[in-house]
Amino acid sequence: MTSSDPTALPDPWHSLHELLAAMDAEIEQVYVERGIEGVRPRFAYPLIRLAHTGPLTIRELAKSLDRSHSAISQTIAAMRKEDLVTSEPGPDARTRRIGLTERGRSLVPFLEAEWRATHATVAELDGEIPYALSTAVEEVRRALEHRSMRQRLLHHLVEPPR
Amino acid sequence: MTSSDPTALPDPWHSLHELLAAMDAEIEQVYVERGIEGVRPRFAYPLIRLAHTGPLTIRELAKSLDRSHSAISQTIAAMRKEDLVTSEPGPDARTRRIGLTERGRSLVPFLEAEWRATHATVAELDGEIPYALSTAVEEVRRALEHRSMRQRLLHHLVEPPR
DNA sequence: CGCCGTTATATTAGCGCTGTTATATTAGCG
DNA sequence: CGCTAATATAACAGCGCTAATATAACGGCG
Repeated sequence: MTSSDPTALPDPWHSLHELLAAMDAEIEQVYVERGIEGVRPRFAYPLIRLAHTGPLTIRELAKSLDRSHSAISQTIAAMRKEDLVTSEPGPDARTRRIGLTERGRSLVPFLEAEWRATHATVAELDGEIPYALSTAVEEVRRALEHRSMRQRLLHHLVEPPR
Repeated sequence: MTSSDPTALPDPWHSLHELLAAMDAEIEQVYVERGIEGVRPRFAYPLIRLAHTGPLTIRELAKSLDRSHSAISQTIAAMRKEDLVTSEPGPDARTRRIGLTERGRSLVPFLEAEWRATHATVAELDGEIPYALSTAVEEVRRALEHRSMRQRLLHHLVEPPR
Protein backbone atom coordinates (compact mmCIF):
# COMPACT_ATOMS: atom_id res chain seq x y z
CA MET A 1 0.00 0.00 0.00
CA THR A 2 1.29 3.38 -0.93
CA SER A 3 1.35 5.75 1.95
CA SER A 4 0.92 9.24 0.61
CA ASP A 5 0.87 10.78 -2.79
CA PRO A 6 4.31 12.14 -3.57
CA THR A 7 2.82 14.39 -6.21
CA ALA A 8 1.28 16.38 -3.42
CA LEU A 9 4.60 18.12 -3.90
CA PRO A 10 4.21 19.68 -7.30
CA ASP A 11 6.44 19.23 -10.27
CA PRO A 12 9.40 21.29 -9.09
CA TRP A 13 9.92 22.91 -12.48
CA HIS A 14 6.40 23.77 -13.27
CA SER A 15 6.46 27.13 -11.57
CA LEU A 16 9.72 27.92 -13.28
CA HIS A 17 8.29 27.12 -16.69
CA GLU A 18 5.27 29.21 -15.96
CA LEU A 19 7.39 32.10 -14.85
CA LEU A 20 9.47 32.02 -18.00
CA ALA A 21 6.45 31.72 -20.23
CA ALA A 22 4.73 34.62 -18.52
CA MET A 23 7.79 36.82 -18.86
CA ASP A 24 8.18 35.96 -22.52
CA ALA A 25 4.55 36.74 -23.11
CA GLU A 26 4.89 40.18 -21.59
CA ILE A 27 7.96 40.92 -23.67
CA GLU A 28 6.04 40.03 -26.77
CA GLN A 29 3.22 42.23 -25.59
CA VAL A 30 5.57 45.18 -25.54
CA TYR A 31 6.51 44.43 -29.13
CA VAL A 32 2.90 44.39 -30.13
CA GLU A 33 2.18 47.62 -28.34
CA ARG A 34 4.94 49.16 -30.38
CA GLY A 35 3.21 48.02 -33.51
CA ILE A 36 5.89 45.57 -34.47
CA GLU A 37 4.25 42.75 -36.33
CA GLY A 38 5.81 39.52 -37.39
CA VAL A 39 8.85 39.91 -35.22
CA ARG A 40 9.01 37.11 -32.73
CA PRO A 41 11.12 37.54 -29.64
CA ARG A 42 13.55 34.93 -30.75
CA PHE A 43 14.42 37.07 -33.77
CA ALA A 44 15.85 39.81 -31.62
CA TYR A 45 19.01 38.02 -30.65
CA PRO A 46 20.24 37.30 -34.19
CA LEU A 47 19.00 40.64 -35.48
CA ILE A 48 20.92 42.67 -32.95
CA ARG A 49 24.00 40.58 -33.31
CA LEU A 50 24.01 40.97 -37.07
CA ALA A 51 23.68 44.71 -36.75
CA HIS A 52 26.97 44.76 -34.90
CA THR A 53 28.97 42.14 -36.69
CA GLY A 54 27.85 42.84 -40.19
CA PRO A 55 26.90 39.98 -42.51
CA LEU A 56 27.79 36.53 -41.27
CA THR A 57 27.40 33.03 -42.60
CA ILE A 58 24.95 30.70 -40.93
CA ARG A 59 27.70 28.85 -39.13
CA GLU A 60 29.41 32.01 -37.95
CA LEU A 61 26.13 33.35 -36.66
CA ALA A 62 25.27 30.05 -35.01
CA LYS A 63 28.60 29.95 -33.27
CA SER A 64 28.27 33.55 -32.26
CA LEU A 65 24.89 32.89 -30.67
CA ASP A 66 25.75 29.48 -29.28
CA ARG A 67 23.07 27.65 -31.19
CA SER A 68 23.23 24.83 -33.70
CA HIS A 69 23.63 25.87 -37.30
CA SER A 70 20.43 24.04 -38.08
CA ALA A 71 18.41 25.96 -35.54
CA ILE A 72 19.78 29.22 -36.88
CA SER A 73 19.12 28.18 -40.44
CA GLN A 74 15.49 27.73 -39.57
CA THR A 75 15.23 30.94 -37.66
CA ILE A 76 16.84 32.77 -40.56
CA ALA A 77 14.39 31.17 -42.96
CA ALA A 78 11.53 32.49 -40.84
CA MET A 79 13.12 35.90 -40.68
CA ARG A 80 13.56 36.02 -44.41
CA LYS A 81 9.86 35.50 -44.84
CA GLU A 82 9.35 38.58 -42.73
CA ASP A 83 11.82 40.52 -44.83
CA LEU A 84 14.16 41.07 -41.92
CA VAL A 85 17.31 39.60 -43.36
CA THR A 86 18.86 38.87 -46.71
CA SER A 87 20.83 35.84 -47.64
CA GLU A 88 23.32 36.56 -50.37
CA PRO A 89 26.02 34.43 -51.91
CA GLY A 90 29.19 34.89 -49.93
CA PRO A 91 32.85 35.21 -50.84
CA ASP A 92 32.97 31.51 -51.08
CA ALA A 93 30.13 30.48 -53.28
CA ARG A 94 29.16 27.70 -50.84
CA THR A 95 28.42 30.13 -48.13
CA ARG A 96 25.76 32.74 -47.92
CA ARG A 97 26.10 35.93 -46.01
CA ILE A 98 23.16 36.86 -43.85
CA GLY A 99 22.64 40.57 -43.69
CA LEU A 100 19.93 42.93 -42.52
CA THR A 101 17.28 44.36 -44.75
CA GLU A 102 16.13 47.92 -44.34
CA ARG A 103 13.27 46.72 -42.26
CA GLY A 104 15.50 44.56 -40.15
CA ARG A 105 17.93 47.36 -39.56
CA SER A 106 15.21 49.80 -38.71
CA LEU A 107 14.04 47.59 -35.88
CA VAL A 108 17.40 47.17 -34.26
CA PRO A 109 17.37 50.34 -32.15
CA PHE A 110 14.10 49.34 -30.55
CA LEU A 111 15.14 45.74 -30.14
CA GLU A 112 18.35 46.81 -28.49
CA ALA A 113 16.48 49.10 -26.17
CA GLU A 114 14.17 46.25 -25.34
CA TRP A 115 17.07 43.90 -24.80
CA ARG A 116 18.69 46.31 -22.41
CA ALA A 117 15.38 46.87 -20.67
CA THR A 118 14.98 43.15 -20.20
CA HIS A 119 18.42 42.83 -18.69
CA ALA A 120 17.78 45.84 -16.51
CA THR A 121 14.53 44.29 -15.39
CA VAL A 122 16.20 41.01 -14.59
CA ALA A 123 18.82 42.87 -12.62
CA GLU A 124 16.11 44.82 -10.86
CA LEU A 125 14.29 41.65 -9.96
CA ASP A 126 17.46 40.04 -8.77
CA GLY A 127 17.98 43.05 -6.56
CA GLU A 128 14.57 42.77 -4.99
CA ILE A 129 15.07 39.29 -3.70
CA PRO A 130 17.55 38.11 -1.12
CA TYR A 131 19.64 36.21 -3.61
CA ALA A 132 19.80 36.64 -7.36
CA LEU A 133 18.01 34.07 -9.45
CA SER A 134 20.67 34.29 -12.12
CA THR A 135 23.32 33.46 -9.58
CA ALA A 136 21.33 30.58 -8.17
CA VAL A 137 20.98 29.09 -11.65
CA GLU A 138 24.70 29.34 -12.18
CA GLU A 139 25.37 27.70 -8.86
CA VAL A 140 23.07 24.81 -9.64
CA ARG A 141 24.82 24.36 -12.93
CA ARG A 142 28.13 24.16 -11.20
CA ALA A 143 26.83 21.81 -8.53
CA LEU A 144 25.62 19.48 -11.27
CA GLU A 145 28.97 19.65 -12.99
CA HIS A 146 30.49 18.45 -9.79
CA ARG A 147 27.97 15.65 -9.41
CA SER A 148 25.55 14.84 -12.15
CA MET A 149 21.80 14.86 -11.90
CA ARG A 150 21.76 11.20 -12.79
CA GLN A 151 24.11 10.26 -9.99
CA ARG A 152 22.14 12.25 -7.51
CA LEU A 153 18.88 10.72 -8.66
CA LEU A 154 20.20 7.20 -8.42
CA HIS A 155 21.53 7.90 -4.98
CA HIS A 156 18.13 9.10 -3.77
CA LEU A 157 16.21 6.43 -5.60
CA VAL A 158 14.76 4.09 -3.06
CA GLU A 159 13.62 1.14 -5.08
CA PRO A 160 10.15 -0.03 -4.28
CA PRO A 161 9.78 -3.71 -3.39
CA ARG A 162 8.47 -5.74 -6.27
CA MET B 1 25.89 54.92 -34.18
CA THR B 2 25.28 52.17 -31.74
CA SER B 3 27.85 51.98 -29.02
CA SER B 4 28.14 48.37 -27.95
CA ASP B 5 26.30 45.21 -28.68
CA PRO B 6 23.78 44.55 -25.91
CA THR B 7 23.62 40.91 -26.90
CA ALA B 8 27.13 40.56 -25.57
CA LEU B 9 25.03 39.84 -22.52
CA PRO B 10 23.38 36.57 -23.42
CA ASP B 11 19.72 35.80 -23.44
CA PRO B 12 19.11 35.72 -19.69
CA TRP B 13 16.90 32.64 -19.94
CA HIS B 14 18.98 30.56 -22.19
CA SER B 15 21.03 29.01 -19.43
CA LEU B 16 17.90 28.33 -17.46
CA HIS B 17 16.29 26.54 -20.38
CA GLU B 18 19.42 24.55 -20.90
CA LEU B 19 19.55 23.59 -17.28
CA LEU B 20 15.97 22.39 -17.24
CA ALA B 21 16.39 20.47 -20.46
CA ALA B 22 19.52 18.78 -19.22
CA MET B 23 17.86 17.75 -15.99
CA ASP B 24 14.83 16.38 -17.79
CA ALA B 25 17.07 14.44 -20.10
CA GLU B 26 18.85 12.79 -17.20
CA ILE B 27 15.59 11.86 -15.58
CA GLU B 28 14.49 10.21 -18.77
CA GLN B 29 17.82 8.44 -18.92
CA VAL B 30 17.10 6.87 -15.55
CA TYR B 31 13.77 5.63 -16.92
CA VAL B 32 15.50 4.08 -19.88
CA GLU B 33 18.11 2.42 -17.71
CA ARG B 34 15.26 0.84 -15.84
CA GLY B 35 13.96 -0.57 -19.08
CA ILE B 36 10.86 1.59 -19.09
CA GLU B 37 10.03 2.34 -22.68
CA GLY B 38 7.44 4.73 -23.95
CA VAL B 39 6.96 6.50 -20.65
CA ARG B 40 7.90 10.11 -20.92
CA PRO B 41 8.67 12.06 -17.78
CA ARG B 42 5.57 14.15 -18.15
CA PHE B 43 3.46 11.01 -17.83
CA ALA B 44 4.64 10.43 -14.29
CA TYR B 45 2.69 13.25 -12.73
CA PRO B 46 -0.77 12.20 -13.97
CA LEU B 47 0.02 8.53 -13.51
CA ILE B 48 0.94 8.88 -9.87
CA ARG B 49 -1.95 11.16 -9.16
CA LEU B 50 -4.43 8.79 -10.71
CA ALA B 51 -3.08 5.95 -8.64
CA HIS B 52 -4.06 7.87 -5.53
CA THR B 53 -7.29 9.48 -6.55
CA GLY B 54 -8.76 6.70 -8.59
CA PRO B 55 -10.39 7.43 -11.94
CA LEU B 56 -10.93 11.09 -12.74
CA THR B 57 -12.32 13.02 -15.64
CA ILE B 58 -10.01 15.07 -17.81
CA ARG B 59 -11.07 18.28 -16.14
CA GLU B 60 -10.77 16.91 -12.65
CA LEU B 61 -7.34 15.63 -13.46
CA ALA B 62 -6.35 18.90 -15.11
CA LYS B 63 -7.47 20.86 -12.12
CA SER B 64 -5.76 18.47 -9.80
CA LEU B 65 -2.48 18.90 -11.66
CA ASP B 66 -2.89 22.59 -12.36
CA ARG B 67 -2.70 22.20 -16.10
CA SER B 68 -5.12 23.15 -18.84
CA HIS B 69 -7.69 20.52 -19.68
CA SER B 70 -6.42 20.62 -23.21
CA ALA B 71 -2.86 19.81 -22.25
CA ILE B 72 -4.08 16.92 -20.14
CA SER B 73 -6.35 15.68 -22.89
CA GLN B 74 -3.37 15.43 -25.19
CA THR B 75 -1.15 13.86 -22.60
CA ILE B 76 -3.83 11.30 -21.86
CA ALA B 77 -4.20 10.56 -25.56
CA ALA B 78 -0.47 9.89 -25.74
CA MET B 79 -0.66 7.74 -22.64
CA ARG B 80 -3.50 5.72 -24.07
CA LYS B 81 -1.38 4.87 -27.04
CA GLU B 82 1.17 3.48 -24.60
CA ASP B 83 -1.50 1.48 -22.84
CA LEU B 84 -1.00 3.32 -19.58
CA VAL B 85 -4.50 4.57 -18.99
CA THR B 86 -8.03 3.75 -19.97
CA SER B 87 -10.74 6.19 -20.87
CA GLU B 88 -14.19 4.91 -20.12
CA PRO B 89 -17.54 6.59 -20.33
CA GLY B 90 -18.24 8.31 -17.06
CA PRO B 91 -21.34 8.76 -14.94
CA ASP B 92 -22.29 11.59 -17.16
CA ALA B 93 -22.09 10.72 -20.84
CA ARG B 94 -20.19 13.90 -21.54
CA THR B 95 -17.38 12.84 -19.32
CA ARG B 96 -14.93 10.02 -19.48
CA ARG B 97 -13.20 8.54 -16.53
CA ILE B 98 -9.49 8.11 -16.89
CA GLY B 99 -8.15 5.11 -15.03
CA LEU B 100 -4.94 3.16 -14.92
CA THR B 101 -4.29 0.05 -16.93
CA GLU B 102 -2.37 -2.83 -15.46
CA ARG B 103 0.74 -1.55 -17.09
CA GLY B 104 0.16 1.93 -15.84
CA ARG B 105 -0.43 0.76 -12.31
CA SER B 106 2.62 -1.45 -12.36
CA LEU B 107 4.85 1.50 -13.09
CA VAL B 108 3.57 3.67 -10.29
CA PRO B 109 5.85 2.39 -7.54
CA PHE B 110 8.92 3.15 -9.57
CA LEU B 111 7.59 6.47 -10.74
CA GLU B 112 6.82 7.46 -7.19
CA ALA B 113 10.30 6.49 -6.10
CA GLU B 114 11.68 8.51 -8.94
CA TRP B 115 9.47 11.44 -8.06
CA ARG B 116 10.69 11.41 -4.51
CA ALA B 117 14.27 11.06 -5.68
CA THR B 118 13.82 14.09 -7.90
CA HIS B 119 12.49 16.14 -5.05
CA ALA B 120 15.24 14.93 -2.80
CA THR B 121 17.75 15.88 -5.45
CA VAL B 122 16.27 19.32 -5.86
CA ALA B 123 16.38 19.77 -2.11
CA GLU B 124 19.93 18.56 -2.08
CA LEU B 125 20.90 21.02 -4.78
CA ASP B 126 19.11 23.81 -3.00
CA GLY B 127 21.13 22.93 0.06
CA GLU B 128 24.41 23.13 -1.76
CA ILE B 129 23.97 26.69 -2.85
CA PRO B 130 23.71 29.77 -0.67
CA TYR B 131 20.07 30.33 -1.42
CA ALA B 132 17.54 27.86 -2.73
CA LEU B 133 16.62 28.14 -6.37
CA SER B 134 13.05 27.17 -5.59
CA THR B 135 12.78 30.02 -3.13
CA ALA B 136 14.30 32.49 -5.54
CA VAL B 137 11.74 31.52 -8.18
CA GLU B 138 8.95 32.07 -5.72
CA GLU B 139 10.33 35.45 -4.76
CA VAL B 140 10.55 36.56 -8.35
CA ARG B 141 6.98 35.49 -8.86
CA ARG B 142 5.88 37.57 -5.95
CA ALA B 143 7.95 40.54 -7.04
CA LEU B 144 6.23 40.40 -10.43
CA GLU B 145 2.86 40.22 -8.78
CA HIS B 146 3.69 43.42 -7.03
CA ARG B 147 4.87 45.09 -10.24
CA SER B 148 4.40 43.40 -13.57
CA MET B 149 7.11 42.47 -16.01
CA ARG B 150 5.52 44.76 -18.56
CA GLN B 151 5.59 47.76 -16.28
CA ARG B 152 9.18 47.11 -15.38
CA LEU B 153 10.15 46.71 -19.00
CA LEU B 154 8.47 49.92 -20.04
CA HIS B 155 10.13 51.75 -17.22
CA HIS B 156 13.57 50.58 -18.31
CA LEU B 157 12.86 51.03 -21.98
CA VAL B 158 14.94 53.93 -23.15
CA GLU B 159 13.50 54.76 -26.51
CA PRO B 160 16.07 55.20 -29.20
CA PRO B 161 15.93 58.48 -31.10
CA ARG B 162 14.26 58.11 -34.45
C1' DC C 1 -43.90 17.56 -22.70
C1' DG C 2 -40.76 18.86 -26.09
C1' DC C 3 -37.89 22.25 -28.18
C1' DC C 4 -34.03 25.44 -27.84
C1' DG C 5 -30.46 28.04 -26.08
C1' DT C 6 -26.81 27.95 -22.59
C1' DT C 7 -23.25 25.62 -20.26
C1' DA C 8 -19.89 21.98 -19.55
C1' DT C 9 -16.76 18.49 -21.31
C1' DA C 10 -13.60 16.51 -24.31
C1' DT C 11 -11.13 16.40 -28.46
C1' DT C 12 -8.59 18.21 -32.24
C1' DA C 13 -6.30 21.48 -35.30
C1' DG C 14 -3.06 24.78 -35.42
C1' DC C 15 0.33 27.48 -33.38
C1' DG C 16 4.66 28.96 -30.80
C1' DC C 17 8.83 27.94 -28.38
C1' DT C 18 12.95 24.97 -28.12
C1' DG C 19 15.96 21.77 -30.31
C1' DT C 20 17.62 17.33 -32.75
C1' DT C 21 19.06 14.05 -36.70
C1' DA C 22 19.21 12.85 -41.40
C1' DT C 23 19.18 14.02 -46.08
C1' DA C 24 19.74 17.02 -50.17
C1' DT C 25 22.17 20.58 -52.49
C1' DT C 26 25.88 23.08 -53.91
C1' DA C 27 30.53 24.30 -54.59
C1' DG C 28 35.28 24.00 -53.52
C1' DC C 29 39.40 21.33 -53.68
C1' DG C 30 42.83 17.90 -54.50
C1' DC D 1 36.07 12.90 -60.66
C1' DG D 2 35.12 12.06 -56.14
C1' DC D 3 35.55 13.70 -51.38
C1' DT D 4 34.63 17.32 -48.10
C1' DA D 5 32.53 21.41 -46.23
C1' DA D 6 28.78 24.64 -45.83
C1' DT D 7 24.13 25.36 -46.14
C1' DA D 8 19.40 24.21 -46.44
C1' DT D 9 15.43 21.47 -45.68
C1' DA D 10 12.42 17.85 -43.88
C1' DA D 11 10.93 15.18 -40.37
C1' DC D 12 10.82 14.56 -35.83
C1' DA D 13 10.96 15.32 -30.61
C1' DG D 14 9.59 17.76 -26.47
C1' DC D 15 6.84 21.35 -23.83
C1' DG D 16 2.79 23.96 -23.76
C1' DC D 17 -1.11 27.14 -25.39
C1' DT D 18 -5.68 28.96 -27.70
C1' DA D 19 -9.64 28.45 -30.41
C1' DA D 20 -12.93 25.83 -32.80
C1' DT D 21 -15.76 21.71 -32.91
C1' DA D 22 -18.84 17.95 -31.35
C1' DT D 23 -21.47 16.18 -27.96
C1' DA D 24 -24.25 16.02 -23.98
C1' DA D 25 -26.67 17.85 -20.16
C1' DC D 26 -29.45 21.28 -18.02
C1' DG D 27 -33.04 24.61 -17.62
C1' DG D 28 -36.64 27.40 -19.05
C1' DC D 29 -40.58 28.26 -21.56
C1' DG D 30 -44.24 27.81 -24.62
